[in-house]
Amino acid sequence: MLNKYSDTDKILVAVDCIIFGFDADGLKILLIKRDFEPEKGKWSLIGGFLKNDEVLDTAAIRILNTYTGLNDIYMEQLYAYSEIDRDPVERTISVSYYALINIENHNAELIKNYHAQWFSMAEVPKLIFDHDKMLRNAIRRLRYRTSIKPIGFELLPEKFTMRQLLELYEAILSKELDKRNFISKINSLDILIKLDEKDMKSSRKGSYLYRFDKEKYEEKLLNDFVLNL
Amino acid sequence: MLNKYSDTDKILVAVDCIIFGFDADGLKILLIKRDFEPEKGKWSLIGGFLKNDEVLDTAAIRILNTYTGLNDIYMEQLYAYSEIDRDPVERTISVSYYALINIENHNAELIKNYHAQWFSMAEVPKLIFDHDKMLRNAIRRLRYRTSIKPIGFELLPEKFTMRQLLELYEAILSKELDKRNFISKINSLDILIKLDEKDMKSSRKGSYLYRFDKEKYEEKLLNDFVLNL
DNA sequence: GCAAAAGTGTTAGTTTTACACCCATGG
DNA sequence: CCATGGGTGTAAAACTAACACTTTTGC
Repeated sequence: MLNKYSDTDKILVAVDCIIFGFDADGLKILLIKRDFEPEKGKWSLIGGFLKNDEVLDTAAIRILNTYTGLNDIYMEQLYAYSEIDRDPVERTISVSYYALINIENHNAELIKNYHAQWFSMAEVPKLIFDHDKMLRNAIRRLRYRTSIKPIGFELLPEKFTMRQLLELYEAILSKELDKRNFISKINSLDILIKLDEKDMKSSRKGSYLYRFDKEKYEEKLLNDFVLNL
Repeated sequence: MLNKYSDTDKILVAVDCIIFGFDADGLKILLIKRDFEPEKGKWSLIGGFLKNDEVLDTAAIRILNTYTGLNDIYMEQLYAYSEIDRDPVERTISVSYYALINIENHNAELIKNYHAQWFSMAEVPKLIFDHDKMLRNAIRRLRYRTSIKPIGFELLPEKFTMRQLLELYEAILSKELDKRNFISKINSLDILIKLDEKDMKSSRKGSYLYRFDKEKYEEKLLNDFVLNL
């Protein structure tokens, strides 16, 4: 082993996850009620500390898994926050990640054990530390990502209707989209498979279910494309 | 002061800067010859360690200033790299920043003292650690940023010709652009002021110099816009 | 007078947007 | 039979991409 760097400060490194989910009520995020001081009882993003023998991506996955039981989730690193007093206990820098999950798939019990709860975007409470800022930036990134990768699908169940997909995009972008234009754009991407099955819950007529074509989807992920909604 | 977090690992945090410059020979980056082990004598991004009482942005500015004498530079945080063995001396995570500077403005002596050197993009040597990856990602981000903010101007002298601007964009995007289409797009942004002055160095006829209109430029920075080149 | 870079518009093709009616079904 | 959401196409407008000739002036 080579000589260590001397005269350099070591710092606590945290990871905070902005976990987006989607269901019939729209876009949500998963928050946790902090059960230790300071700020005990306040709402917080789901986070933890980076271990010395751990890569950031792995830490983010570990933390997400601890609170939701989920693996194999779309996650992306966002930004490192480093204000001196952002955590009043001790100088800590925090790297934010966001994850997209299908609410129906998560382990509801795990979430309950940890006093975690889904909040609609409109009802998000004030968060501890600089977590509000982290969330705002995550939404911005999610909007941007949505326009260049069809990641929105990560938030939907395997089979979904066009209406669900439309509403997901409307929720992410928080603007109304034209139904016909949306459908023809999505179809032009050629990443959906229309099933022979209908969802009869939403209307008397029933609406076709789709799933996405993983192979074609992967291709699109490679070749930067732009989905202009 | 509240109780410290116990049982958590503290880690060295570094900042590495990808410093882009532009001159008549095209787009360049500033590298430094490492004068300590390991990898002594190899080329490296300009970097340093984050201090305990310092914010990442400030550290990036400090490091840039140390090696170039420059202040007041466009910088943007990019990504946190955290592979366990990325630095063989000691476990270190590094947050990358990129900066855009006008080569003519920098303090050439400072750069020489530190054995720093500008490299054309085509001639960048192999870099230490994971700095190659950092550079690749920075170029990608620069391309993207260029398309949504007119940051390219940061790389030019205060007064510049349309040709210089065109060549800058060509260098960043590494593709040829149509002169007429480019000029009309830039003009449609309405952020340039055409001066009464001509640059006579480039041709017998001389070409008009422009500077950009700071106020209108700031507006554009606020309202997300897209420059499709 | 000629070489070298500057400057300037038009057209065809493509993409985006706006917009409204009929369909199928369960109750 | 009717209320509800599902499904479908077209036309105008905006934008993008391709393309070539004239101007100026120092040598």
